[in-house]
Amino acid sequence: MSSQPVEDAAPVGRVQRKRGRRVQEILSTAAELFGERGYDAVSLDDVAERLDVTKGSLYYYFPGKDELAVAAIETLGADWTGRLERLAATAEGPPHERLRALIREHVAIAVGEYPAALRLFLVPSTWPDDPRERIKELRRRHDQVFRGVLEEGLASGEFAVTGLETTLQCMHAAMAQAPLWCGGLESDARERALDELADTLVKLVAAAQ
Amino acid sequence: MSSQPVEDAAPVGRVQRKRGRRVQEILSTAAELFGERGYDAVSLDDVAERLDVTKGSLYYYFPGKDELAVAAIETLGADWTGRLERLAATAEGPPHERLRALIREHVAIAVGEYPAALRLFLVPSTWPDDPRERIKELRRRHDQVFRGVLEEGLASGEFAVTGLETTLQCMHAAMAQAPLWCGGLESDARERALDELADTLVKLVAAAQ
DNA sequence: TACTATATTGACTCTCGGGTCAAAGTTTGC
DNA sequence: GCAAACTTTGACCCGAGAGTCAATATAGTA
Repeated sequence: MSSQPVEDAAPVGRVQRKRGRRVQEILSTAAELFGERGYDAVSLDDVAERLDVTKGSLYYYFPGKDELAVAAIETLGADWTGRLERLAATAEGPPHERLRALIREHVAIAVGEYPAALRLFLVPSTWPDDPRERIKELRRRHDQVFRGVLEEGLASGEFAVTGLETTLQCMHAAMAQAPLWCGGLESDARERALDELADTLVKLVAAAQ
Repeated sequence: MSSQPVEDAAPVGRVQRKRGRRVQEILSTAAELFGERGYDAVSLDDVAERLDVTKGSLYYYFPGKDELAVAAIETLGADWTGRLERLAATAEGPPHERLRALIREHVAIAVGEYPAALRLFLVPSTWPDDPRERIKELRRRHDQVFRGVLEEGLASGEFAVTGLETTLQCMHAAMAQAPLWCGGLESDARERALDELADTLVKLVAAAQ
Protein backbone atom coordinates (compact mmCIF):
# COMPACT_ATOMS: atom_id res chain seq x y z
CA MET A 1 0.00 0.00 0.00
CA SER A 2 2.34 2.76 1.20
CA SER A 3 5.08 3.06 -1.36
CA GLN A 4 8.58 3.85 -0.26
CA PRO A 5 11.22 6.02 -1.90
CA VAL A 6 12.61 4.33 -4.98
CA GLU A 7 16.07 3.80 -3.62
CA ASP A 8 14.67 1.93 -0.61
CA ALA A 9 12.14 -0.10 -2.52
CA ALA A 10 13.71 -1.96 -5.40
CA PRO A 11 17.38 -2.91 -5.05
CA VAL A 12 17.92 -3.38 -1.35
CA GLY A 13 21.50 -3.66 -0.29
CA ARG A 14 23.27 -6.93 0.26
CA VAL A 15 22.84 -6.50 3.97
CA GLN A 16 19.11 -6.12 3.63
CA ARG A 17 18.88 -9.23 1.52
CA LYS A 18 20.85 -11.13 4.07
CA ARG A 19 18.42 -9.99 6.71
CA GLY A 20 15.59 -11.09 4.51
CA ARG A 21 17.09 -14.53 4.20
CA ARG A 22 17.50 -14.77 7.95
CA VAL A 23 13.88 -13.85 8.42
CA GLN A 24 12.92 -16.61 6.02
CA GLU A 25 15.05 -19.15 7.89
CA ILE A 26 13.36 -18.21 11.13
CA LEU A 27 9.91 -18.32 9.59
CA SER A 28 10.42 -21.67 8.02
CA THR A 29 11.77 -23.20 11.22
CA ALA A 30 8.95 -21.64 13.21
CA ALA A 31 6.41 -22.90 10.68
CA GLU A 32 7.74 -26.42 11.15
CA LEU A 33 7.38 -26.21 14.90
CA PHE A 34 3.98 -24.56 14.96
CA GLY A 35 2.79 -27.04 12.37
CA GLU A 36 3.99 -29.91 14.52
CA ARG A 37 2.66 -28.78 17.87
CA GLY A 38 0.48 -25.70 17.52
CA TYR A 39 0.82 -22.22 18.92
CA ASP A 40 0.50 -22.85 22.65
CA ALA A 41 2.84 -25.81 22.80
CA VAL A 42 5.73 -23.98 21.16
CA SER A 43 7.78 -21.50 23.17
CA LEU A 44 10.15 -18.96 21.73
CA ASP A 45 12.94 -20.88 23.42
CA ASP A 46 11.92 -23.89 21.36
CA VAL A 47 12.11 -21.91 18.14
CA ALA A 48 15.43 -20.39 19.15
CA GLU A 49 16.88 -23.74 20.09
CA ARG A 50 16.07 -25.33 16.75
CA LEU A 51 17.78 -22.37 15.10
CA ASP A 52 20.78 -22.65 17.41
CA VAL A 53 20.38 -19.14 18.71
CA THR A 54 18.89 -17.61 21.84
CA LYS A 55 15.45 -16.18 22.32
CA GLY A 56 16.72 -12.61 22.36
CA SER A 57 17.73 -12.83 18.70
CA LEU A 58 14.18 -13.50 17.63
CA TYR A 59 13.17 -10.15 19.07
CA TYR A 60 15.67 -8.52 16.75
CA TYR A 61 13.51 -9.69 13.84
CA PHE A 62 10.00 -9.83 15.27
CA PRO A 63 8.25 -7.65 17.85
CA GLY A 64 6.74 -10.62 19.69
CA LYS A 65 5.56 -14.20 19.62
CA ASP A 66 2.22 -13.41 18.03
CA GLU A 67 3.75 -11.60 15.09
CA LEU A 68 6.28 -14.36 14.57
CA ALA A 69 3.55 -16.97 14.76
CA VAL A 70 1.26 -15.23 12.30
CA ALA A 71 4.11 -14.72 9.84
CA ALA A 72 5.16 -18.36 10.26
CA ILE A 73 1.62 -19.57 9.72
CA GLU A 74 1.47 -17.48 6.56
CA THR A 75 4.68 -19.13 5.39
CA LEU A 76 3.24 -22.54 6.15
CA GLY A 77 -0.02 -21.70 4.43
CA ALA A 78 1.69 -20.32 1.34
CA ASP A 79 3.79 -23.46 1.04
CA TRP A 80 0.86 -25.76 1.50
CA THR A 81 -1.56 -23.95 -0.77
CA GLY A 82 1.15 -23.45 -3.34
CA ARG A 83 1.72 -27.16 -3.63
CA LEU A 84 -2.00 -27.80 -4.00
CA GLU A 85 -2.34 -25.06 -6.61
CA ARG A 86 0.48 -26.59 -8.62
CA LEU A 87 -1.15 -29.99 -8.39
CA ALA A 88 -4.52 -28.59 -9.46
CA ALA A 89 -2.90 -26.86 -12.40
CA THR A 90 -1.10 -29.93 -13.71
CA ALA A 91 -3.49 -32.75 -12.80
CA GLU A 92 -5.29 -34.38 -15.68
CA GLY A 93 -8.55 -36.25 -15.85
CA PRO A 94 -12.16 -35.74 -14.87
CA PRO A 95 -13.05 -33.58 -11.86
CA HIS A 96 -13.57 -36.45 -9.47
CA GLU A 97 -10.07 -37.76 -10.13
CA ARG A 98 -8.54 -34.32 -9.72
CA LEU A 99 -10.52 -33.74 -6.55
CA ARG A 100 -9.38 -37.05 -5.18
CA ALA A 101 -5.77 -36.21 -5.97
CA LEU A 102 -6.11 -32.88 -4.18
CA ILE A 103 -7.59 -34.50 -1.10
CA ARG A 104 -4.92 -37.17 -1.11
CA GLU A 105 -2.12 -34.65 -1.35
CA HIS A 106 -3.67 -32.43 1.29
CA VAL A 107 -3.90 -35.16 3.87
CA ALA A 108 -0.45 -36.44 3.01
CA ILE A 109 0.97 -33.03 3.84
CA ALA A 110 -1.20 -32.71 6.93
CA VAL A 111 -0.25 -36.07 8.37
CA GLY A 112 3.38 -36.00 7.35
CA GLU A 113 4.41 -32.43 7.89
CA TYR A 114 1.90 -30.35 9.78
CA PRO A 115 0.00 -32.68 12.09
CA ALA A 116 -0.99 -29.80 14.36
CA ALA A 117 -2.31 -27.60 11.58
CA LEU A 118 -5.78 -28.08 12.98
CA ARG A 119 -4.80 -26.20 16.11
CA LEU A 120 -3.48 -23.28 14.14
CA PHE A 121 -6.93 -22.41 12.89
CA LEU A 122 -8.38 -22.52 16.38
CA VAL A 123 -7.20 -18.98 16.93
CA PRO A 124 -8.22 -17.69 20.34
CA SER A 125 -11.04 -15.22 19.86
CA THR A 126 -9.13 -12.89 22.14
CA TRP A 127 -6.67 -12.12 19.37
CA PRO A 128 -6.96 -8.76 17.64
CA ASP A 129 -8.77 -8.56 14.31
CA ASP A 130 -5.78 -7.99 12.07
CA PRO A 131 -4.00 -11.31 12.58
CA ARG A 132 -7.27 -13.22 12.64
CA GLU A 133 -8.21 -11.70 9.31
CA ARG A 134 -4.84 -12.66 7.86
CA ILE A 135 -5.28 -16.25 8.95
CA LYS A 136 -8.80 -16.34 7.55
CA GLU A 137 -7.41 -15.05 4.28
CA LEU A 138 -5.01 -18.01 4.15
CA ARG A 139 -7.91 -20.32 4.63
CA ARG A 140 -9.83 -18.60 1.84
CA ARG A 141 -7.03 -18.99 -0.64
CA HIS A 142 -6.66 -22.59 0.41
CA ASP A 143 -10.34 -23.35 -0.02
CA GLN A 144 -10.25 -21.65 -3.39
CA VAL A 145 -8.23 -24.54 -4.82
CA PHE A 146 -10.90 -27.02 -3.86
CA ARG A 147 -13.71 -24.70 -4.79
CA GLY A 148 -12.31 -24.44 -8.30
CA VAL A 149 -12.44 -28.17 -8.89
CA LEU A 150 -15.84 -28.45 -7.28
CA GLU A 151 -17.30 -25.74 -9.47
CA GLU A 152 -15.88 -27.40 -12.51
CA GLY A 153 -17.52 -30.69 -11.60
CA LEU A 154 -20.80 -28.98 -10.79
CA ALA A 155 -20.78 -27.17 -14.13
CA SER A 156 -20.28 -30.41 -16.02
CA GLY A 157 -22.95 -32.14 -13.97
CA GLU A 158 -20.49 -34.70 -12.70
CA PHE A 159 -20.89 -33.36 -9.15
CA ALA A 160 -23.90 -32.44 -7.08
CA VAL A 161 -23.84 -30.89 -3.63
CA THR A 162 -26.33 -29.79 -1.03
CA GLY A 163 -24.38 -26.58 -0.53
CA LEU A 164 -20.98 -25.67 -1.89
CA GLU A 165 -19.61 -23.90 1.16
CA THR A 166 -20.92 -26.52 3.54
CA THR A 167 -19.35 -29.25 1.47
CA LEU A 168 -16.02 -27.44 1.54
CA GLN A 169 -16.24 -27.06 5.30
CA CYS A 170 -16.93 -30.74 5.77
CA MET A 171 -14.02 -31.74 3.57
CA HIS A 172 -11.70 -29.35 5.28
CA ALA A 173 -12.73 -30.56 8.72
CA ALA A 174 -12.27 -34.21 7.90
CA MET A 175 -8.89 -33.60 6.29
CA ALA A 176 -7.67 -31.46 9.15
CA GLN A 177 -8.49 -34.16 11.67
CA ALA A 178 -6.86 -36.95 9.71
CA PRO A 179 -3.55 -36.66 11.60
CA LEU A 180 -5.40 -37.34 14.84
CA TRP A 181 -6.62 -40.77 13.89
CA CYS A 182 -4.10 -42.03 11.40
CA GLY A 183 -1.03 -40.32 12.73
CA GLY A 184 -0.09 -43.36 14.71
CA LEU A 185 -0.56 -45.96 11.98
CA GLU A 186 2.23 -47.82 10.24
CA SER A 187 3.07 -46.35 6.87
CA ASP A 188 1.24 -48.92 4.73
CA ALA A 189 -1.81 -48.98 6.95
CA ARG A 190 -1.72 -45.22 6.94
CA GLU A 191 -1.65 -45.06 3.16
CA ARG A 192 -4.68 -47.29 3.00
CA ALA A 193 -6.48 -45.19 5.59
CA LEU A 194 -5.79 -42.03 3.65
CA ASP A 195 -6.95 -43.62 0.41
CA GLU A 196 -10.14 -44.62 2.09
CA LEU A 197 -10.56 -41.14 3.50
CA ALA A 198 -10.21 -39.65 0.03
CA ASP A 199 -12.76 -42.08 -1.40
CA THR A 200 -15.15 -41.32 1.41
CA LEU A 201 -14.89 -37.57 0.96
CA VAL A 202 -15.46 -37.80 -2.76
CA LYS A 203 -18.89 -39.18 -1.92
CA LEU A 204 -19.79 -35.73 -0.64
CA VAL A 205 -19.98 -34.47 -4.20
CA ALA A 206 -21.49 -37.53 -5.82
CA ALA A 207 -24.32 -36.75 -8.20
CA ALA A 208 -27.36 -38.91 -7.50
CA GLN A 209 -27.38 -40.97 -10.67
CA MET B 1 -26.91 -30.24 32.06
CA SER B 2 -29.08 -33.24 32.29
CA SER B 3 -26.57 -35.82 33.37
CA GLN B 4 -26.65 -38.39 36.06
CA PRO B 5 -23.73 -38.57 38.45
CA VAL B 6 -20.75 -40.28 36.90
CA GLU B 7 -19.12 -41.36 40.09
CA ASP B 8 -20.35 -44.52 41.72
CA ALA B 9 -21.30 -43.45 45.21
CA ALA B 10 -20.84 -46.47 47.42
CA PRO B 11 -20.31 -44.81 50.83
CA VAL B 12 -23.55 -43.94 52.47
CA GLY B 13 -23.11 -41.24 55.12
CA ARG B 14 -25.09 -38.04 54.76
CA VAL B 15 -21.86 -36.13 54.82
CA GLN B 16 -20.48 -38.28 52.04
CA ARG B 17 -23.52 -37.68 49.90
CA LYS B 18 -23.23 -33.98 50.48
CA ARG B 19 -19.64 -34.16 49.38
CA GLY B 20 -20.72 -36.11 46.32
CA ARG B 21 -23.20 -33.42 45.40
CA ARG B 22 -20.56 -30.76 45.78
CA VAL B 23 -18.27 -32.72 43.50
CA GLN B 24 -21.04 -32.87 40.91
CA GLU B 25 -21.61 -29.13 41.13
CA ILE B 26 -17.96 -28.52 40.55
CA LEU B 27 -17.78 -30.98 37.68
CA SER B 28 -20.79 -29.58 35.96
CA THR B 29 -19.52 -26.02 36.21
CA ALA B 30 -16.08 -27.08 35.07
CA ALA B 31 -17.59 -29.02 32.17
CA GLU B 32 -19.40 -25.87 31.05
CA LEU B 33 -16.21 -23.86 31.09
CA PHE B 34 -13.98 -26.45 29.45
CA GLY B 35 -16.69 -27.02 26.85
CA GLU B 36 -16.81 -23.32 26.11
CA ARG B 37 -13.11 -22.58 25.92
CA GLY B 38 -11.05 -25.76 26.10
CA TYR B 39 -8.51 -26.95 28.61
CA ASP B 40 -5.73 -24.41 28.18
CA ALA B 41 -7.95 -21.36 28.16
CA VAL B 42 -9.60 -22.19 31.47
CA SER B 43 -7.73 -21.56 34.72
CA LEU B 44 -8.68 -22.96 38.08
CA ASP B 45 -9.38 -19.40 39.16
CA ASP B 46 -11.97 -19.25 36.38
CA VAL B 47 -13.65 -22.41 37.61
CA ALA B 48 -13.54 -21.22 41.20
CA GLU B 49 -14.93 -17.82 40.29
CA ARG B 50 -17.94 -19.26 38.52
CA LEU B 51 -18.59 -21.37 41.60
CA ASP B 52 -18.16 -18.37 43.90
CA VAL B 53 -15.37 -20.00 45.85
CA THR B 54 -11.60 -19.72 45.78
CA LYS B 55 -9.11 -21.91 44.00
CA GLY B 56 -7.98 -23.59 47.19
CA SER B 57 -11.37 -25.23 47.66
CA LEU B 58 -11.05 -27.10 44.41
CA TYR B 59 -7.95 -28.83 45.75
CA TYR B 60 -10.02 -30.15 48.60
CA TYR B 61 -11.97 -32.21 46.06
CA PHE B 62 -9.45 -32.85 43.28
CA PRO B 63 -5.70 -33.42 43.39
CA GLY B 64 -5.01 -31.12 40.46
CA LYS B 65 -6.21 -29.44 37.32
CA ASP B 66 -5.74 -32.49 35.12
CA GLU B 67 -7.86 -34.74 37.28
CA LEU B 68 -10.57 -32.12 37.53
CA ALA B 69 -10.48 -31.61 33.79
CA VAL B 70 -10.68 -35.30 32.95
CA ALA B 71 -13.56 -35.82 35.37
CA ALA B 72 -15.33 -32.76 33.97
CA ILE B 73 -14.86 -33.96 30.42
CA GLU B 74 -16.32 -37.30 31.44
CA THR B 75 -19.31 -35.51 32.88
CA LEU B 76 -19.70 -33.52 29.70
CA GLY B 77 -19.32 -36.62 27.56
CA ALA B 78 -21.83 -38.61 29.60
CA ASP B 79 -24.37 -35.84 29.30
CA TRP B 80 -23.87 -35.43 25.58
CA THR B 81 -23.80 -39.10 24.69
CA GLY B 82 -26.72 -39.79 26.99
CA ARG B 83 -28.89 -37.30 25.12
CA LEU B 84 -27.94 -38.84 21.79
CA GLU B 85 -28.58 -42.35 23.07
CA ARG B 86 -32.01 -41.33 24.25
CA LEU B 87 -32.72 -39.77 20.87
CA ALA B 88 -31.52 -42.86 19.04
CA ALA B 89 -33.70 -45.05 21.23
CA THR B 90 -36.88 -43.06 20.66
CA ALA B 91 -36.50 -41.82 17.09
CA GLU B 92 -38.77 -43.38 14.51
CA GLY B 93 -38.40 -43.80 10.81
CA PRO B 94 -35.89 -45.15 8.34
CA PRO B 95 -32.15 -45.09 9.13
CA HIS B 96 -31.40 -42.00 7.09
CA GLU B 97 -33.95 -39.99 9.00
CA ARG B 98 -32.69 -41.22 12.31
CA LEU B 99 -29.13 -40.53 11.31
CA ARG B 100 -30.05 -37.06 10.22
CA ALA B 101 -31.79 -36.42 13.54
CA LEU B 102 -28.70 -37.59 15.42
CA ILE B 103 -26.43 -35.34 13.43
CA ARG B 104 -28.77 -32.43 13.86
CA GLU B 105 -28.95 -32.90 17.61
CA HIS B 106 -25.22 -33.39 17.91
CA VAL B 107 -24.35 -30.14 16.17
CA ALA B 108 -27.06 -28.29 18.05
CA ILE B 109 -25.41 -29.31 21.30
CA ALA B 110 -21.94 -28.59 19.96
CA VAL B 111 -22.77 -25.12 18.70
CA GLY B 112 -25.03 -24.13 21.53
CA GLU B 113 -23.38 -25.60 24.57
CA TYR B 114 -19.89 -26.91 23.97
CA PRO B 115 -18.38 -24.85 21.17
CA ALA B 116 -14.86 -25.75 22.27
CA ALA B 117 -15.49 -29.48 22.47
CA LEU B 118 -13.16 -29.93 19.52
CA ARG B 119 -10.26 -28.73 21.61
CA LEU B 120 -11.01 -31.20 24.35
CA PHE B 121 -10.13 -34.12 22.12
CA LEU B 122 -6.84 -32.52 21.15
CA VAL B 123 -5.29 -33.90 24.30
CA PRO B 124 -1.61 -33.07 24.52
CA SER B 125 0.35 -36.23 23.78
CA THR B 126 2.43 -35.44 26.85
CA TRP B 127 -0.44 -36.54 29.07
CA PRO B 128 -0.14 -39.89 30.80
CA ASP B 129 -1.89 -42.92 29.32
CA ASP B 130 -4.62 -43.30 31.89
CA PRO B 131 -6.48 -40.03 31.29
CA ARG B 132 -5.94 -40.29 27.53
CA GLU B 133 -7.48 -43.74 27.56
CA ARG B 134 -10.46 -42.49 29.54
CA ILE B 135 -11.07 -39.73 27.03
CA LYS B 136 -10.76 -42.16 24.14
CA GLU B 137 -13.30 -44.35 25.84
CA LEU B 138 -15.75 -41.45 25.90
CA ARG B 139 -15.24 -41.00 22.23
CA ARG B 140 -15.84 -44.70 21.63
CA ARG B 141 -19.14 -44.68 23.45
CA HIS B 142 -20.13 -41.58 21.59
CA ASP B 143 -19.27 -43.05 18.20
CA GLN B 144 -21.18 -46.17 19.14
CA VAL B 145 -24.46 -44.29 18.87
CA PHE B 146 -23.75 -43.33 15.30
CA ARG B 147 -22.25 -46.69 14.48
CA GLY B 148 -25.47 -48.36 15.57
CA VAL B 149 -27.61 -46.42 13.13
CA LEU B 150 -25.06 -46.81 10.37
CA GLU B 151 -24.92 -50.57 10.76
CA GLU B 152 -28.66 -50.74 10.70
CA GLY B 153 -28.77 -48.84 7.44
CA LEU B 154 -25.99 -50.93 5.97
CA ALA B 155 -27.77 -54.13 6.92
CA SER B 156 -30.95 -53.00 5.22
CA GLY B 157 -29.04 -51.87 2.15
CA GLU B 158 -30.25 -48.32 2.56
CA PHE B 159 -26.68 -47.15 3.26
CA ALA B 160 -23.38 -47.86 1.61
CA VAL B 161 -19.99 -46.68 2.78
CA THR B 162 -16.40 -46.91 1.65
CA GLY B 163 -15.35 -47.77 5.17
CA LEU B 164 -17.40 -47.62 8.34
CA GLU B 165 -14.78 -46.21 10.67
CA THR B 166 -13.55 -43.69 8.14
CA THR B 167 -17.09 -42.50 7.57
CA LEU B 168 -17.57 -42.09 11.30
CA GLN B 169 -14.37 -40.10 11.58
CA CYS B 170 -15.43 -37.77 8.80
CA MET B 171 -18.80 -37.18 10.34
CA HIS B 172 -17.33 -36.57 13.71
CA ALA B 173 -14.76 -34.14 12.34
CA ALA B 174 -17.28 -32.12 10.40
CA MET B 175 -19.68 -31.95 13.35
CA ALA B 176 -16.94 -30.98 15.77
CA GLN B 177 -15.87 -28.08 13.61
CA ALA B 178 -19.37 -26.77 13.04
CA PRO B 179 -19.13 -24.27 15.92
CA LEU B 180 -16.14 -22.65 14.21
CA TRP B 181 -17.95 -21.62 11.10
CA CYS B 182 -21.55 -21.20 12.17
CA GLY B 183 -20.99 -20.06 15.71
CA GLY B 184 -21.22 -16.43 14.65
CA LEU B 185 -24.36 -16.70 12.52
CA GLU B 186 -27.75 -15.31 13.44
CA SER B 187 -30.05 -17.93 14.86
CA ASP B 188 -32.16 -18.48 11.73
CA ALA B 189 -29.16 -18.49 9.42
CA ARG B 190 -27.47 -20.84 11.80
CA GLU B 191 -30.41 -23.24 11.76
CA ARG B 192 -30.30 -23.32 8.01
CA ALA B 193 -26.55 -23.89 8.03
CA LEU B 194 -26.91 -26.79 10.44
CA ASP B 195 -29.70 -28.30 8.37
CA GLU B 196 -27.51 -28.10 5.32
CA LEU B 197 -24.63 -29.65 7.22
CA ALA B 198 -26.81 -32.57 8.24
CA ASP B 199 -28.00 -33.09 4.67
CA THR B 200 -24.45 -32.93 3.40
CA LEU B 201 -23.18 -35.48 5.88
CA VAL B 202 -25.97 -37.89 5.11
CA LYS B 203 -24.52 -38.08 1.59
CA LEU B 204 -21.55 -39.90 3.10
CA VAL B 205 -23.70 -42.99 3.55
CA ALA B 206 -25.75 -42.73 0.39
CA ALA B 207 -26.05 -46.00 -1.50
CA ALA B 208 -25.25 -45.58 -5.17
CA GLN B 209 -28.62 -46.38 -6.64
C1' DT C 1 43.69 -1.80 9.86
C1' DA C 2 40.10 0.91 12.05
C1' DC C 3 35.59 2.30 12.26
C1' DT C 4 30.66 1.51 11.95
C1' DA C 5 26.46 -1.03 11.34
C1' DT C 6 24.47 -5.20 12.26
C1' DA C 7 23.63 -9.35 14.90
C1' DT C 8 23.70 -12.07 19.13
C1' DT C 9 23.95 -12.93 23.80
C1' DG C 10 22.58 -13.90 28.57
C1' DA C 11 21.08 -12.13 32.53
C1' DC C 12 17.22 -9.65 33.99
C1' DT C 13 12.07 -8.46 34.97
C1' DC C 14 7.25 -9.46 35.06
C1' DT C 15 3.07 -11.93 34.90
C1' DC C 16 0.21 -15.90 34.95
C1' DG C 17 -1.34 -19.94 36.69
C1' DG C 18 -0.75 -24.40 39.17
C1' DG C 19 -0.13 -26.03 43.59
C1' DT C 20 0.45 -25.76 49.13
C1' DC C 21 -1.00 -25.00 53.69
C1' DA C 22 -1.94 -23.19 58.33
C1' DA C 23 -5.54 -20.74 60.10
C1' DA C 24 -10.26 -19.57 60.29
C1' DG C 25 -15.01 -20.70 59.55
C1' DT C 26 -18.88 -24.03 59.40
C1' DT C 27 -21.46 -28.31 60.15
C1' DT C 28 -22.24 -32.54 62.48
C1' DG C 29 -23.19 -35.59 66.18
C1' DC C 30 -23.15 -36.49 70.95
C1' DG D 1 -23.49 -26.60 74.11
C1' DC D 2 -19.45 -28.24 72.54
C1' DA D 3 -15.76 -31.01 70.62
C1' DA D 4 -14.59 -33.17 66.50
C1' DA D 5 -14.91 -33.47 61.66
C1' DC D 6 -15.43 -31.15 57.61
C1' DT D 7 -14.96 -27.06 54.46
C1' DT D 8 -13.18 -22.73 52.89
C1' DT D 9 -10.03 -19.13 52.79
C1' DG D 10 -6.18 -16.20 51.31
C1' DA D 11 -1.58 -15.57 51.56
C1' DC D 12 2.22 -17.80 49.85
C1' DC D 13 5.70 -20.56 46.81
C1' DC D 14 7.31 -21.93 42.43
C1' DG D 15 8.34 -22.66 37.54
C1' DA D 16 7.38 -21.48 32.83
C1' DG D 17 7.54 -18.48 29.38
C1' DA D 18 7.06 -13.69 27.23
C1' DG D 19 9.52 -9.68 26.78
C1' DT D 20 13.78 -6.15 27.75
C1' DC D 21 18.29 -4.45 27.23
C1' DA D 22 23.15 -3.17 27.95
C1' DA D 23 27.16 -5.45 26.70
C1' DT D 24 29.54 -7.97 23.32
C1' DA D 25 30.73 -10.29 19.05
C1' DT D 26 30.67 -10.35 14.11
C1' DA D 27 30.38 -8.56 9.45
C1' DG D 28 30.76 -4.77 6.21
C1' DT D 29 33.21 -0.80 4.63
C1' DA D 30 36.55 2.96 4.06
